[in-house]
Amino acid sequence: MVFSKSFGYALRAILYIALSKRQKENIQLDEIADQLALPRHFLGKVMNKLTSEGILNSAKGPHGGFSITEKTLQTTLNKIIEITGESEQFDSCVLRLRKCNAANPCPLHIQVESLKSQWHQIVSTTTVGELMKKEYPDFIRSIAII
Amino acid sequence: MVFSKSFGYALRAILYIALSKRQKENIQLDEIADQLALPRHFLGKVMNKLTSEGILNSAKGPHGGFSITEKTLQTTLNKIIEITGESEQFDSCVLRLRKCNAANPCPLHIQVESLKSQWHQIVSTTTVGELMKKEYPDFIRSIAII
DNA sequence: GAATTAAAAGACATCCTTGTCTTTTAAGCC
DNA sequence: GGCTTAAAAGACAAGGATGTCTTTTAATTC
Repeated sequence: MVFSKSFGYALRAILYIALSKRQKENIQLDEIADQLALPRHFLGKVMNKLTSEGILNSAKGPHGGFSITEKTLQTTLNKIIEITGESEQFDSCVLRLRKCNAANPCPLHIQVESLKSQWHQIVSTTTVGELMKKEYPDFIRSIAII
Repeated sequence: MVFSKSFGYALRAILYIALSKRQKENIQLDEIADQLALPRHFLGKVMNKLTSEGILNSAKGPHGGFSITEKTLQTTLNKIIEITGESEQFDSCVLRLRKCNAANPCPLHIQVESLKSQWHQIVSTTTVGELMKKEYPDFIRSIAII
């Protein structure tokens, strides 16, 4: 029950940019990597995927950087999971048995059934915008401190 | 929310041996790997760990193989998780932020709080013995069919 | 004790995630 | 137009989980 590093980087970077919007439009990769203590180049690739999916905008040149789009706040966790490349099959068995289902349950099927649907519910309904509904100073600290 | 392959192999192998106890005492690696369609040598290493932890017995030579111990049925999923080497920090943050806690929550802390405790409850209380309380023919199929 | 059998152990090989470095592209600034 | 800046892109490296193969060890059987 832990997200991939790529997912964590993506979500935290998105939140950082969204929160910084008040001060300035474009946030540069260096600042994000620096403030969130993330590997710069690796983060760059994650950011590329996010921009190509329209979750973020990017601008080159002086005063360039990344900014939020009209889609950013409506983005669900599930969308970010897809983009950061975890196939994360929700229909899949915890034991990775492809033939596992309610009619042909694996030994753990019943035990985790409810949990999986709750998980699915959370990631498919929670949006970036919702996550931001907090008091600000603490919030930005919460994504910056490892 | 998917276990590692090692964990799945371990659990299925343990169940296979426990279920086969009726016919014979020792079950050989080849039979397990064959019946459950698992990579033989890789499974061997997983089995080594299980025997060295006392979850299973092993016997060399003709008619050797693996058998259950007095501990087998009382083994919890959590124990198998530990043995198969997932650090799987339950106290850890889904975003991998070490400083995340109730007083200093990450953006997803509240959303996943209940889920994590349910998960912890399941893996720390569910035992191999409990998983076996099913009708037999279907059960053995459920761990054998990928 | 010799042959056989099966687990144990160790050396590699593969794949995917994660991470670093360098080059390229394009935008703004003078 | 030339310089600077910053993202984009690509090659490459490190690491862990997974998988294969071969050799070693030890027990049973005769």
